[in-house]
Amino acid sequence: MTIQDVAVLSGLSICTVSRALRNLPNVSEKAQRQVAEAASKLGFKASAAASRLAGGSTGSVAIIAPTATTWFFSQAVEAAEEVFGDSGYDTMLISLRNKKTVKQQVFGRLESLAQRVDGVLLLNVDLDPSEVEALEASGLAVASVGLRNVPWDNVGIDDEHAAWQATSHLLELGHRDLAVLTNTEPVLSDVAPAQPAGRGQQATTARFRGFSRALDDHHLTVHPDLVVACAPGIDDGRRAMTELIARGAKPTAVFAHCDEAAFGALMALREHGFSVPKNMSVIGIDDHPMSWFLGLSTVAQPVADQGAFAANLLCERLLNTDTPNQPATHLLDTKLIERKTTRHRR
Amino acid sequence: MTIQDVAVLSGLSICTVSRALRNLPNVSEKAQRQVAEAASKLGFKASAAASRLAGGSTGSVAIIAPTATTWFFSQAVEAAEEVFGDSGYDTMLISLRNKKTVKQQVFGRLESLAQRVDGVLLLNVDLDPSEVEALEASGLAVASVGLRNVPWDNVGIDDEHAAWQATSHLLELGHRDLAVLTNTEPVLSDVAPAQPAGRGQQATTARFRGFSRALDDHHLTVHPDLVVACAPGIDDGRRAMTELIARGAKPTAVFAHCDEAAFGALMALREHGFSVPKNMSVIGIDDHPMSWFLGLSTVAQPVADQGAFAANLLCERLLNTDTPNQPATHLLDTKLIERKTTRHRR
DNA sequence: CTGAAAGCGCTTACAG
DNA sequence: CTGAAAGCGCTTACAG
Repeated sequence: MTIQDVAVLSGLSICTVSRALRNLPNVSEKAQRQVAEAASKLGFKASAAASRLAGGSTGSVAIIAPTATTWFFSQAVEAAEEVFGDSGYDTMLISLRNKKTVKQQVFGRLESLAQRVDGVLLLNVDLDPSEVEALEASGLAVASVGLRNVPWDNVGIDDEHAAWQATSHLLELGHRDLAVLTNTEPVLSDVAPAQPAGRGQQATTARFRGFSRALDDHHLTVHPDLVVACAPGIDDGRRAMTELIARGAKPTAVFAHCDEAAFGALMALREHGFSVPKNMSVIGIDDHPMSWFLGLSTVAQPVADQGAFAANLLCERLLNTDTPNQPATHLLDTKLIERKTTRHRR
Repeated sequence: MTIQDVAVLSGLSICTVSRALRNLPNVSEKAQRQVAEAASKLGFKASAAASRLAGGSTGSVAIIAPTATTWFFSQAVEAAEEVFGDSGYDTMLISLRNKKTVKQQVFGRLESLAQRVDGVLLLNVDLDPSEVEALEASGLAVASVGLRNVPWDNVGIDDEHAAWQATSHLLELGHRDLAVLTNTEPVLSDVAPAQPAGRGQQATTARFRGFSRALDDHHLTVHPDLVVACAPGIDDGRRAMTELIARGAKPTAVFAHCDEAAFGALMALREHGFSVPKNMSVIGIDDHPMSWFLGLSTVAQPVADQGAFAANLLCERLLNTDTPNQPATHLLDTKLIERKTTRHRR
């Protein structure tokens, strides 16, 4: 069954049918009605392939994420996929598998991608300037989660504030010697890097800044011995905490830049005879589902909401490709959740 | 860039190029080489829309999963996506979001799906007979993970054996009073259900059978008071274990049908003053990444491998759509992993 | 407001 | 083994 069948049934040309079906202007109400009736009677749905080939839209969008396996990304992906599905778009999944080569491949062939999807949703994908440019040139509609200073709509959290909330909580409990498990490539000064930083670094910087600002609010300063770099993930959290202990550092509380790092820290502390929260308080950021289970105090960020919000923004863009957009960043609220790993300093 | 560009560069007609690109017969080696060279030089990739419209393939496949958010699925999805990507297919993600309505929508419009993808990879999607039939009729290539008795290639684990391994481990440690957290809709007899069961039930049945067979090997029988239904997930594991304790049941060990249920059980036990493994042993199935962290003994199943294997099977089908297939089920090995939650009975 | 015509980039018979 | 031609089902200028 083709558009021709609808044309015959409605007594109009396929051209008018095509217009009516897409709610384009210049179709009389009567024609509109006839077409709608005929189409629904036939259960007609335009061939995505033909539409696409003739210059219309592909009806699909791509989600690009550094990996699809972590809690954060799977959560955001599912939420976005739901929004896209409800808006009639198919969603194509592209996982960069944490590999630079894969990323280069994808961004090196953006025209090819643009041929297969109408838009792209970027989830925490570190972009260098040339990639931003390529994306702009591709003609693809773009929206993102967790980026900064990008020329399209973006959704995220206020990383600095989240870190500030976590740290302030520790300080309010009377802790004064705070250790921090900061993301790799720790930033010990506020001096702007020479090169514009990718998002990962920006979040790292922001979270560290939040930590340091909270200390500052209490007239305290960051002690270098209590700062340790730590990749996201349990393994490295454990390693980092172990290193901190080996240094002979004596904090009474530790702020981990993400929950998984905090899990690892918890493990290391247990292995070295510390009792949490009795003689060590621990807090993270995320509210990973396991955090509830482990009683980890943390600052929650709405992951699914970020994905859904950004997806909606992208859909809006897709509907109004002609009207120019004033790109904006939307920051969603984070929230302190006190559980069992933080306690008053004795 | 179109096939025309490749034709010009290689000095051949678009028709020959088209054939060469798809590795069809009747292309000289020389032509084959020239085309391959020109195509890679240009980074050419055929327009999915045009291919599709002209009667060829869409160049994409769909992964359908009950949800995309759990560890199991995100792991399998990423592994499959990698295989598809390497084989030149785009992967479309369809999450059923654990909703029947979404499932009905997807399976009710299979022709529409068939218009947009060449094949489908099913991940633990419970299918009723009419859906299996619809899939067969759609002309889509199909492969699956975790199904049974389906007319296409399938990859999974031997659920009965996995449960047997876990239970036998407990028995070898001297435990005699074993509780089981079996998946919902517990099966207390081996009588075959009147209706052909969906996959979920089949795995449930198989795991319960493995549990019961292990007991049988030791001349023990299942005690109804020690059987409790438990949905996958931490929350329900906790609820189920709490219920077991409330019953006054006195097992010395518990086998949970999956690791997340075991996590919940661990939590409930802790809340009720039990000490694991001192006065209670716990084991699960999966080897969830958190299991290592929590020291949970378990039976590991290779999740990414299952996804990748099934994806490869699907790609093979896609390459040989004309040759009939002898559908087979491939069972991957599971492995007992002893950690800290299981110990000799005192 | 409506329709005839060209064309999107491929694949598929059909000749050669 | 190779190529010219038709056609897949739509959309997009362009007339009317």
